[in-house]
Amino acid sequence: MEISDAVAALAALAQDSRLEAYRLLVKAGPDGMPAGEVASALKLPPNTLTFHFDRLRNAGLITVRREGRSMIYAARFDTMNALLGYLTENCCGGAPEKCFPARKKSAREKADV
Amino acid sequence: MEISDAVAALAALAQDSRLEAYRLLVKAGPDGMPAGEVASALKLPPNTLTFHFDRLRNAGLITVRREGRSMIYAARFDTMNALLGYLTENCCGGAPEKCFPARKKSAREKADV
DNA sequence: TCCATAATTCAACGATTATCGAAATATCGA
DNA sequence: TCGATATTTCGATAATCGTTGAATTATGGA
Repeated sequence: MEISDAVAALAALAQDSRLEAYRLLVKAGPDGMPAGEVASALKLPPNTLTFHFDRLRNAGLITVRREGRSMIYAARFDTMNALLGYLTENCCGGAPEKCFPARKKSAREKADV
Repeated sequence: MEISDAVAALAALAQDSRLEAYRLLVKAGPDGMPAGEVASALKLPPNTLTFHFDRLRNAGLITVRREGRSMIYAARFDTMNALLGYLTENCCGGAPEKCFPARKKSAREKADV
């Protein structure tokens, strides 16, 4: 993943409604869920949601397919993977130990920081 | 890490100059490096860089200290850690296997996608 | 064919962002 | 104290962003 792709993905996720929408799609799994369901779950007007989906899609984070009258959106796990890979590699500058061991302590994070 | 903190961190990293500045600080390690060095490395005017550093700092991703005439900026690894934790937890919806095993194949990622 | 449903496109808007020049502040050394 | 260096603050500007109402497109069923 190039820096420009990383910036695009980060920007796509860097907004409340979009991050929530993305999380919903992740929960929904590979089969995804219809736009309307996301809209009602997040209480967003459909056109606003379309705008956000467009951004996620341009960043390669989700896909769409039509199914009858519904548009089914689904998370692209490979892209999130690549983003995580980019961040860990570039966050740790050749020393992944700096970032990763700490990842295991998620339960007691607050206590340590 | 709360969703609002995640959005703040993502937004702070979602910009070319800032992501590059952050990567430089990561490379520099815990001792950090002076603003001027970052400015000349990225060819950014000092006031522009201050603007970007402010955003990274507000998101908790970097720290500053004065050392003589210089301001030394340093990456906060704990925050990047928390962000990675948030993304992996919320990207995988209770099934981290979906995201993590793939992380090991970084060399042949392009071939698979 | 006509209607209802699902979603997108379009145009407009206020808010935020990134950038820059100019001026101000802080520190050091002479 | 004065001048040079390092950085920040301030004000302005163009560009992008998030949101909305209204109109449009696509599909399925009666």
